[in-house]
Amino acid sequence: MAMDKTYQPHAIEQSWYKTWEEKGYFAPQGGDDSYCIMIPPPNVTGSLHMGHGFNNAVMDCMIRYNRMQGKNTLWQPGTDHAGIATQMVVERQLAAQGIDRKDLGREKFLEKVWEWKAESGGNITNQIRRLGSSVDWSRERFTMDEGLSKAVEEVFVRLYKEDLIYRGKRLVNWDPKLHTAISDLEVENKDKKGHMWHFRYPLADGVTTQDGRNYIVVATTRPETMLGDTGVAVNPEDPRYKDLIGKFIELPLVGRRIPIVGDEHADMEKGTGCVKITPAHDFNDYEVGKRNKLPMINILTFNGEIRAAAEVFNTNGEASNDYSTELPQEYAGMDRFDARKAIVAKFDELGLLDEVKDHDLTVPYGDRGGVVIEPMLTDQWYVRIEELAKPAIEAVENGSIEFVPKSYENMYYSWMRDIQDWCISRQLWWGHRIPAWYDDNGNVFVGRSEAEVRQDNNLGDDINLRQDNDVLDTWFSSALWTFSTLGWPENTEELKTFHPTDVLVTGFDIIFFWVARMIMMTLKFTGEVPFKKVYVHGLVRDQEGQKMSKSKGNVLDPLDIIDGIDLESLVAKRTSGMMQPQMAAKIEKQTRKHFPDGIAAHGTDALRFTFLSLASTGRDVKFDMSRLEGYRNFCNKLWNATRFVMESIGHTDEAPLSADAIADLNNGDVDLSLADRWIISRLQQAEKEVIHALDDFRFDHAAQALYDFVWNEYCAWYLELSKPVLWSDESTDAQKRAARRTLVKVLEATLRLAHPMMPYITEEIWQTLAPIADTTQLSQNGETIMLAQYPQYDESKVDAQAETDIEWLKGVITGIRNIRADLGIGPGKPVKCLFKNGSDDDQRRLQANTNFLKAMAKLEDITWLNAGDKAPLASTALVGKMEVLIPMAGNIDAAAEISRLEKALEKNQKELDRVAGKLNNPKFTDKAPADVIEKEKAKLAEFEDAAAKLSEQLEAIKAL
RNA sequence: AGUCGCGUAGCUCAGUUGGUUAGAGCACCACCUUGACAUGGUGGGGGUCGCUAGUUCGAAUCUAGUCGCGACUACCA
Repeated sequence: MAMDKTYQPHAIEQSWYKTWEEKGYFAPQGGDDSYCIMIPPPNVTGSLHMGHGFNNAVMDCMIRYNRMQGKNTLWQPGTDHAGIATQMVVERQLAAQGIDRKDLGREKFLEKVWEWKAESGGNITNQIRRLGSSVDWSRERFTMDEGLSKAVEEVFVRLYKEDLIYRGKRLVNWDPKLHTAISDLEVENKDKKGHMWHFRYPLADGVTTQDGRNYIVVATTRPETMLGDTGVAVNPEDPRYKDLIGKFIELPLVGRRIPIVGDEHADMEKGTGCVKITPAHDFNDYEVGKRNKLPMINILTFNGEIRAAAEVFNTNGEASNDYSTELPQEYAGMDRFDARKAIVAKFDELGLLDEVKDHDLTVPYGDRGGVVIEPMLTDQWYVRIEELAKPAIEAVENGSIEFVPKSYENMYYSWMRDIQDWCISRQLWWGHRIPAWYDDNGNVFVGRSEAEVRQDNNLGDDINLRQDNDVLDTWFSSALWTFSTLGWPENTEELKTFHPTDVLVTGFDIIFFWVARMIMMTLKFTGEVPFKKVYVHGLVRDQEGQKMSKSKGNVLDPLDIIDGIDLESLVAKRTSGMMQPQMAAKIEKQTRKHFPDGIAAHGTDALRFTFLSLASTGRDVKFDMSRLEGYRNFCNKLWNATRFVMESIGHTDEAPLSADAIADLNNGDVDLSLADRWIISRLQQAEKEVIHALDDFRFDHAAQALYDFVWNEYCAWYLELSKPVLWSDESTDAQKRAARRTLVKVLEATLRLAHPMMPYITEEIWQTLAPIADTTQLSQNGETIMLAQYPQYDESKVDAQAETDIEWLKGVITGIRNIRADLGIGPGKPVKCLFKNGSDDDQRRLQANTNFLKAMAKLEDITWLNAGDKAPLASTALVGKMEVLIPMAGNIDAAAEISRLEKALEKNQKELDRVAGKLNNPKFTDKAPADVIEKEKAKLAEFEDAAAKLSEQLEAIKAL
């Protein structure tokens, strides 16, 4: 291993990944306990964003951690076909060549989609590799694979046979741009400013209202739908209008005669109290229509344009002659929003526009197409969900599935307990085609294949059958992900071994879309939960807290953070292929502001460590470039610590340590120093903390504990403390060997501890270090850190004495450094030092650490003062009760020392007052537990002692 | 409107069952190129823990209210 002065991630990452993959380290390795995570399948034709990066960092950390603990570990990758999104992309590509999907035909179009999948599919898998994710590529799955498609058919057929899937003409959320129904989850409600139009509807047959008007006024936010009105509702209790129930309206523009009905939906307090009813274009009206047996009139095409002729249905959704299909021709073919303007104008012209008010309203948009959703009367397939939801709720209630953090369980319950039937058909071509066939009479047959359908229903070849044109919602197949990918409906070995899986790692935004549906489907078909735990993480946001999205132009490709990207390329990347090209200028400006110098290369480990350190329980993960930089530096720190260790044991690439030298290092006599015992003890603590944090899904704590240990203990103190031993001629061989062995062994264990979080750098270093540390036996073959044993906390190596002694040492050194800084004595200048008022313990510590102290505080001389010994005039630091004195020989600034002492005294006094106040309060001394009172008393004594010593010192100097 | 979450240093975030002198990283200031690392070292400044009440001997932590932000659900004639 050639060791550059700084860590160069790009030099090692890809080759290590290749090695791991080729050697098959990612595949399950056997063992009694299994551990399995299924990757949330990303869109096969998409590309990974920061959210995926985060997600992968967490999953890989858990997988590597469990693998190193010897579990039979499977992390299974895969992608989904993302019906709407993928079809849209391919349609747009074709449109660019002037080709329309419909001209191409279904078969040809699907060929194009498969081609595109083949072309872009490698993108995601490449990204996953670059993130270092140790997924088992041999088991990669795709939702449209043959096996999974079989599972989808099987599930559909079984649900249908149990009457849990049905087909019906109902009002659905229709996307007029994408020409498909979508589920209510795919609807995004946005607040908009709009208007409320008040229309006069003339009463028929000469009827008048109580106050003598020959019309009533209805209010609407969607005037164009009036063409489909089949009634007006008033509240049956409403004194103003109840007499009108049963009377009729002469619908303007259309001349349709429609009834006034009484329905509690009409709120006397709201609007005018009269509500126009358009059952075919409004979810509430649909219900009102059903209750009052009003016909349904569809006036819109699937494009959202006004039809030339309406479609009239009775209340059961059957075609009917209740009304004429005639519509005013002037609106035919007009877009719904243009028609709105035209119709309002017409009402105005006719003197029927009563009033227009500004109105805030929530408008439904399709989350993919981005256009306003239209409630539309269509035939669709539904899953009857209530029966499936019940056991799924219980599984969480009884703890079979646990959400982490727990608070997400409430979110889950609130949705599950008020769940609506799931519209699963989509008017697309790309997806799992619905396994239903129709004969010429419109009878429907469901089965695994046409042949099966014919056989089961005794349908001869003379009977014409055609398959349903629609496909299933992508989430329908995703819902089967955990078990369909393991071979279900066969009862495979994999299924037996790895199902239920252990953890699902996902963002809260798809709890309803995916998590809940997986739980329902998996319980139904396997009788098992899909996973035991759901780790829910926040959404990755940009530095301004905005959700990252292509349309906002603030997305980041994790690879650009790993490899770096220059500003121009980043701008180009963000502004290309946009749905709304007019945003480009804004995005460019924003990008130039946030990344004036582009993005530097940071390496995978730094990126992963950043994600993990941000993985707390919050709902947002604001990605912070400066933290990323900090963790890149952390990698460099680890790298350079290794350089120091290598140098100190005399190992280089050119002249590696000989086998004899290694044997000597590991087996020769050692005389452990206090520092050696201390760092070994601290390592145990670090291991304990990291393991505890990982078991608890607190990746931020795990990262913090590791960072702290490596930087603030191993590097900042232990490495420094090893230098005097290694560099002194007075050290014995056993002492030097002890330091070297400790340097090596602690670093080696730290690498294993860190590996799940930062796989590359740890592997790179471990390869060289493990043979030297003679710890290859901790790995089954010594070939890779990936399969080495995860460190275990060893209580017997905890050394409390060493820990307190080193704390003392650090206190003395810090005290002296403080004096140096405050008095302007440069760190290079040797000083004398005296110890006053020390206890036996202090003396023992001093004797044991003279070398350390002299080296680290740059002391030329140390003197121990016994009681009664005369101390020179000096600057003082307190370590417990002991005073550390740096004599103020000659030119030292007395004023500086006075101000230093006064400041210290003031600070001390504040604390002293606070504690004294507490102890003087009888309420506290009466009620607080004894140990708390003892603690406070001890503090008080300490502060008082310090006050006395500081004032004494102050007086002495002032007396000069 | 309802439910939930959040509000701690300039920024990004920790803070375990109420008892620490409220922490970390980054940024900032001063000093230092000493034989792992300037992607470094040493020292330092910076917080009345959104606000107000309350419970308690004691509240960043518990309760109620309030303000602000966000998410979700519902309604919107």
